[in-house]
Amino acid sequence: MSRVYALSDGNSFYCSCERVFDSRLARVPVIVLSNNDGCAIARTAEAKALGIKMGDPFFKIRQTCHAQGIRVYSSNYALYGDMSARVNEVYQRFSPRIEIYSIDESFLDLTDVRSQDRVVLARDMQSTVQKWTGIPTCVGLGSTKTLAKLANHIAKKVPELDGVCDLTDPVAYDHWLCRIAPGEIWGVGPSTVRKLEALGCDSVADVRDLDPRAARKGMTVVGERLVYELRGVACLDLETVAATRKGCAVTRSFSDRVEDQATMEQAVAAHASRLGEKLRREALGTDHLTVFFHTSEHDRGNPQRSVSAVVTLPEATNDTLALIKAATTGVRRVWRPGYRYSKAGIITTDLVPLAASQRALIGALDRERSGPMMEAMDACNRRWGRGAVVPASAGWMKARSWSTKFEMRSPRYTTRVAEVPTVRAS
DNA sequence: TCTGGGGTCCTAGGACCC
DNA sequence: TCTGGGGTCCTAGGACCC
Repeated sequence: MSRVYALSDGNSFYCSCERVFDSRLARVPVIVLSNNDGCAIARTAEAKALGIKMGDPFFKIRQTCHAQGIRVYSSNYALYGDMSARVNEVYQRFSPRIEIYSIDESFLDLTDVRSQDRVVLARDMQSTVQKWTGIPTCVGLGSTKTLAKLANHIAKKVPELDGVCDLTDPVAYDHWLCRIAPGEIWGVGPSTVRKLEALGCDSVADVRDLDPRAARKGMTVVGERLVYELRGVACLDLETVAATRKGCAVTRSFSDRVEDQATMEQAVAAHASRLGEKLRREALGTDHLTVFFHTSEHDRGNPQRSVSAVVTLPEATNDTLALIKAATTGVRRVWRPGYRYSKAGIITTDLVPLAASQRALIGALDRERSGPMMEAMDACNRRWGRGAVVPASAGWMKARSWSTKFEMRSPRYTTRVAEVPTVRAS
């Protein structure tokens, strides 16, 4: 039996989260910046209309923002993550089968909803999310995930649809597929667009009508799946249980360039500390990690350098102290002075569930002590905020000349008691 | 002239996503 | 002065094996 999927996503999600807690932001242009206040990563319709593009570096648009009265915010991930969870709680009431695809997008299985009720349900969901969380959404319906995603794109682009597009309706399906460019298909990037153009595809309908074998030949199995998905033959299942992650990375650009080894070690130690937190939250561990750092391509005229070091740990672990030790070892191994480093990070792959990891013959004693200590540290940081308790090797918070900039961050309205909004009635 | 023929595993790199 | 930070999947090709 053929299935029906909905893809619901929050409009300009990060900006909408900011608007929920500040009514003055309604109907004015708002943008949210990436880490380090680097580029624009979320824009309201008003900001888009003023020409702000996705990924625009902030230093280039600062003047425009000021002149046009665009409200600018640093990323507030604590807020967005919490709002995302609230939105998903609402979705749960509309379908028992949900895949949380990203912070602002979820797939819902609506196969059991009668065809004449689907759009009604989608609109009900839209208005319920709006009412209960304050977040505006768009919903796309389709018989495969790729079609639901495409429908969602159409729902966003065509104002007359009022935020809901149903491609399970044969009339709409025929109407829209020949009016949308191939580049809008989920999984089709610039490189694939060029290949599709060479095959004579000007629209999504052309892609759908390709010979699947030809699609496979030019674009691997990914291209073949695309053709089938567009025809309504599902190749991608709903992933209702989040897969165990395979890798984990903590990487950051510095707010100021780093030129001395001690600072680099401190920065990398802080990344290692953060990595430990992330791994412990999912009971995963690693027995090797890659440390890297490099200069900036934008520093023209300065010597460039990009290095990495793989450090092996005696056994799989998520202990912050062990990770810091390994990370600093990596820095020492490849450090060379005389460069203006702009970014550093730690990457792990091949994560293992820690309970299943082999127990090393030595070090068991340390591990028995470190477990409770890490738990205590995590508990303190949950309660008093990240960085409340850090290993001395991760450095003083004050001295972090390398740390990330968030100069325009809004309060963590929903996750910090001290920052909960106050309402006055008079 | 002809120079075996499969397998598996691993890694690097490309492409794409949000 | 100032240009994000995560992820996933796929393939080709080398190393190695019998």
